[in-house]
Amino acid sequence: MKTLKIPEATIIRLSVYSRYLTEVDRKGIITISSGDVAEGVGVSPAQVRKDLAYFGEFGTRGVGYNVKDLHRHILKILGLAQDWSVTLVGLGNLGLALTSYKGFRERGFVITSLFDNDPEKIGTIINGVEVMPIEKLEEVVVANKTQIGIIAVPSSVAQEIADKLVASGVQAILNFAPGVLNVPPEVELRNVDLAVNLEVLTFNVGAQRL
Amino acid sequence: MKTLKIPEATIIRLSVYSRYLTEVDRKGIITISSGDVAEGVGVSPAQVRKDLAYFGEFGTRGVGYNVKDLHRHILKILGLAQDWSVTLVGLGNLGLALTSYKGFRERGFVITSLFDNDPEKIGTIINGVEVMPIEKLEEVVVANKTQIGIIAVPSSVAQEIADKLVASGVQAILNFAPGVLNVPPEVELRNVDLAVNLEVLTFNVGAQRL
DNA sequence: TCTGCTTAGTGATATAATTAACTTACTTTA
DNA sequence: TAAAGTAAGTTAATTATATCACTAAGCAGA
Repeated sequence: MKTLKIPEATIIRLSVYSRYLTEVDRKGIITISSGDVAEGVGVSPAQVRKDLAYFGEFGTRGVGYNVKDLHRHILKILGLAQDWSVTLVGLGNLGLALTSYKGFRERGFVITSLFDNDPEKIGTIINGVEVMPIEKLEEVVVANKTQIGIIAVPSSVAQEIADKLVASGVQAILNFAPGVLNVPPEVELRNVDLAVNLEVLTFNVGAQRL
Repeated sequence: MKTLKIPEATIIRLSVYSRYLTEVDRKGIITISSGDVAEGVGVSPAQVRKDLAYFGEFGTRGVGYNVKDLHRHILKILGLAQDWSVTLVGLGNLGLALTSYKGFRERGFVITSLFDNDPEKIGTIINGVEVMPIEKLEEVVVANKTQIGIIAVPSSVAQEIADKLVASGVQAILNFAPGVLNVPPEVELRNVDLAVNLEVLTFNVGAQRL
C-alpha cells in the first residue's frame, strides 16, 4: 500500500468521524452509511468515502460500514491504538485547564509529567502528577520515553522550552504560545493560537457586511 | 473592489503576520520586505505578497512595506480596528483560563459577560466581570450588543448554549466543545477541538515511521 | 433466481491554493 | 542621468483538494 500524501483536512475529519462514531456506537447502532456519517458531522457523503479510501476498504457495498469496525480502523489510522505519554510545560491558567481536560485521557493521551519554574507550584500534585522544575525536564522526559510535549508557557520562553523538548527526544509538540517556533523537521509541530481563531471570525463577520 | 473569496489559510496567515509586525514595530524597524516577513513567520515571500494582494497594494516596489502602515492595514482587514464585545459561557477550567488569557484583550476582544449554571460560581467576580446564571444570557447579551460568544461548556449542553447565543443575536461563535453544532449560516462558527490537534500530531508521527 | 434498490469504491472533472516566473517601479550609485 | 539592484505586484503553471458521476457489489422482496 503506497502511502500517498494525505491531506491534513482528511486527518482532521477522520478525528471528527471517530468522535461521532463513539456516539453512534454508544447508541447501539451496528451499521452506518457514508451518508449518515456525512450528515452527522456536516460534510458530503463523497467526502467521507474519499477520506476513508486513502486507507483501504472498510465498508460493504449496498450496506454501509460496521460501526465498531470502522471506528477501530480510524483509531488505528490516527495512531490511537496505543497510549501516548505527554508532558505539559507551563502551569498558568491554560496549562492548569489542560491538566484536567477530559478529552485527552479519553483518547489515550496520558500526561506523565508537569513542569513549571514557579517555586510556589513546584512540588504540588495535580491529578496525581507532581510539578517539577524545568531543569528536570530533560531527565524526566527521557526516562519516561515521553513522545509528546505541550507548551503552555509565555511566548518569550516558548522557543527555549521547545529546544529542551526536542533535546529530550519528543516526537511531537503542541504549542499554545503565539509566535513561530523552530524545530527540526523530524519533530511534528502544531500551533494552537486562540486569538487567531477569533480573528478568523471577525474577518468573516466583517466580510459578510460587504 | 470585488471581494473574491479569500482562502481561510490567508486569513490565518494575516493574523500571524500582524503579530509578527507588532514585534518588528516594537524594535523600531520602519520598513520591511515580503522576504523579511516570510522569514519571520516561516512562509515563502511569494505567499506573503499573494496574501496581501487580495486586499490591495500596500507596499512600494523596490523598497518594501512601511511596517506601521502595513500593520494598520492588516488589522483593518481582520476587523480589529474596532473592539469586540465577547461573552464567555462555561467557567470550568478551560473557561476560567480563557477569562485571563492576555491575547484576547490585546487584540481588542473584551469579555463583557460571563455565564455559568453552577450556583457556587454565580455572583463571583472574575477580572471585574460578574458571573451570571444562564437564564440571564439572552437579556444581557442583547443589552450589551455582544457580537461574539465563546462556548466552553460540556458537549452535552453546547448546542443549547449555541441556540441561546444565536437567539441573542451574536454574529460569531467560538466553540471549544467537541462535536458538531448547528447554527444558521449568517452566524460564523469556529471549532477548536484540543484533542483533534493532538490526533493530527499522532497521525503524522505514525506516518513518518512508514 | 431475477429485479430493483442501496451504497461503497473509484476515476474523471472542477475548483482552489500555492509556487514560480515575469513585469513594473523605485532607489542608489557611479 | 544612466545603469544596476531590489522588491512589489501580477500572471501563469503547478499542485493539491474536493466534487461529481459512474461502476460494482451486496441485499430484499416477488
